[in-house]
Amino acid sequence: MSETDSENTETGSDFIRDVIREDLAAGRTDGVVTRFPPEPNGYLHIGHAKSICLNFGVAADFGGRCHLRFDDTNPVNEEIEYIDSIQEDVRWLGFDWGDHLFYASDNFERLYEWAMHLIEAGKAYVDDLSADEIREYRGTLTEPGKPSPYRDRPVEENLDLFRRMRDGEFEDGARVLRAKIDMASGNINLRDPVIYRILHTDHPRTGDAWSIYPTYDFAHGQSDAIEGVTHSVCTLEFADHRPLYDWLIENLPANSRPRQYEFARLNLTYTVLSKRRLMQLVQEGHVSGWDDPRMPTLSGLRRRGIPAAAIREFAGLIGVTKADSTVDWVLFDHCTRDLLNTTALRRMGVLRPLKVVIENYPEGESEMLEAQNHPQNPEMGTRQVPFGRELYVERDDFMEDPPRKFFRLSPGREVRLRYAYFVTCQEVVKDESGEVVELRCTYDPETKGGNAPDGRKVKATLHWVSAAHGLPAEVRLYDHLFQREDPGAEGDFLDDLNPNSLVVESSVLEPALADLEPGEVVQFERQGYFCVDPDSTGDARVFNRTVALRDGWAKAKKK
RNA sequence: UGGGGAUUGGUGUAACGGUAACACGCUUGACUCUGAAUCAAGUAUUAUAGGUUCAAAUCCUAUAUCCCCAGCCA
Repeated sequence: MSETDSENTETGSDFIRDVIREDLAAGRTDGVVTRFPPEPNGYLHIGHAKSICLNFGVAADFGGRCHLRFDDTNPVNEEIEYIDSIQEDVRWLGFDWGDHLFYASDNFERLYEWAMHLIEAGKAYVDDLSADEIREYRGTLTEPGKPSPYRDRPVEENLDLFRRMRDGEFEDGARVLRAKIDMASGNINLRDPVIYRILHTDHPRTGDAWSIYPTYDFAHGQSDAIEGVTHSVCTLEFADHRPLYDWLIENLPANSRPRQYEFARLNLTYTVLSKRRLMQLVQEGHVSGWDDPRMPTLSGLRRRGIPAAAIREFAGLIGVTKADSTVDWVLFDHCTRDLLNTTALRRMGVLRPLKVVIENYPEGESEMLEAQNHPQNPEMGTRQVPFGRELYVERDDFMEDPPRKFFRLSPGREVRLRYAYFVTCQEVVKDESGEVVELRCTYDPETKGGNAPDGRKVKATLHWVSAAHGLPAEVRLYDHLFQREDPGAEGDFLDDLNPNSLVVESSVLEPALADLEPGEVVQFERQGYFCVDPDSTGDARVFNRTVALRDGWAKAKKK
């Protein structure tokens, strides 16, 4: 864990923590046990991070523990790949479940016994209706349902059929086990919910041992109870399930009494956070994979260079409530910059190079100049940067016919090359199409290091890279994956994909970037934060832009 | 004419009958060898209508709007 963990980003107050404080004070519980319960059918995203930070954060705040439990009750969509990635992502985010790794599938035998218990108590029955028929009998939102003709099947017959369901005697969908509750309830979840279904599908963990699997409703709360979870925190859409959650716990021989609490899931502008949509982006090739740096997945954000601590800070800032809301992506950018600003070494990289020749600098010569690794933090040391007659500067740092507020290089103007010299643009070289291809400049040897002995000032300082020493690199500039802040609000969300979400530049970087470690994020001064992408091979370097620096000039330009 | 949840500046949150606050954003200025960072100032808020009260974002009543639920998904 990093030094930023001491920040109080997770120890705020929210209604969940209020409830826990009350429970503790009233003696309803003497400890706190939470859990993060993913289904292993996809990769974790930043919305999950909110839940992870909440559940692990709450446990830490109250001296309790948080379990990692896989709700692996539907083998149709679940895979080991997801089980592995989820553990990697939670660990990367900075949380430790210790010995408390569980699987709902570990409880299959007990769940089966509990189902038998319900049948024996006359509170569950085997239904032969088809899926379509069950839907018809269920009624609608405004009309009550009607009882299945099999609802009053004798206990012995139910027991026999349920055993035979387990034994694999029937085909998928032939029968289900239903809890017998209330077909007229206004809450549709109470209209005799299905709690077991026949699925002749191999399970990633139990293999072919089972041909029936419990539904979410008959596995989640039960696993909570078995694990001794005290506060089962989930998202708002499960609020309707709470009466069922409670009914099942009350009617089962559980030895603990967990309570469910619901909070609003995270929504973020300019992205999507639904597993279905993220899966579609991956499967249809709109992105390179689950870890595409444009994805809001934890693996994507990690590859992008976002520090885990920034995600934790973000989770702390957005709070926890029951009101649906959409957080502005700029808040997340702020957290990323806020963290990287203090931790990232400063380097120079020219994204879109424009050649500069210093006419009065001796040909074939070069020198090393000292540059600070972090101007605000001298303890981070210095480095040597080579300077020579031929350099590259940023194309955007030159304008032949500059507007009034443009401070950078233009014909006849003097600027500073960071940590180097003052240079003045003497001549502009263009190709036959009129495009600027080179600048002829002169430098003032007296300004070595970046200051003029006569005290004269310049209005701009540019970053640069020596042409003879610079490292060529592919730099990937990312923008929002979607060009609408609410993708899919009008029509297909895929229509809102941002065609410019990835722009690739052929850049040139200072030599100190040659052996940047994967995972380390540095600041390219005046540009943004960057990290090495795993696509790099040997001299074929690939960098990702994690996030750009705030750009006051870009704003001014728009006016 | 079903059930459940929600509504505070542009965005996210706080205030738990007693001065509507914090962060982000935005605007302006200072500083600057990063048009960054930092610093300073400014901007803007209780869905509506009634009621209770000395006092209401908070309590009551009604209304409006939004979200979730009719998987053998979770």
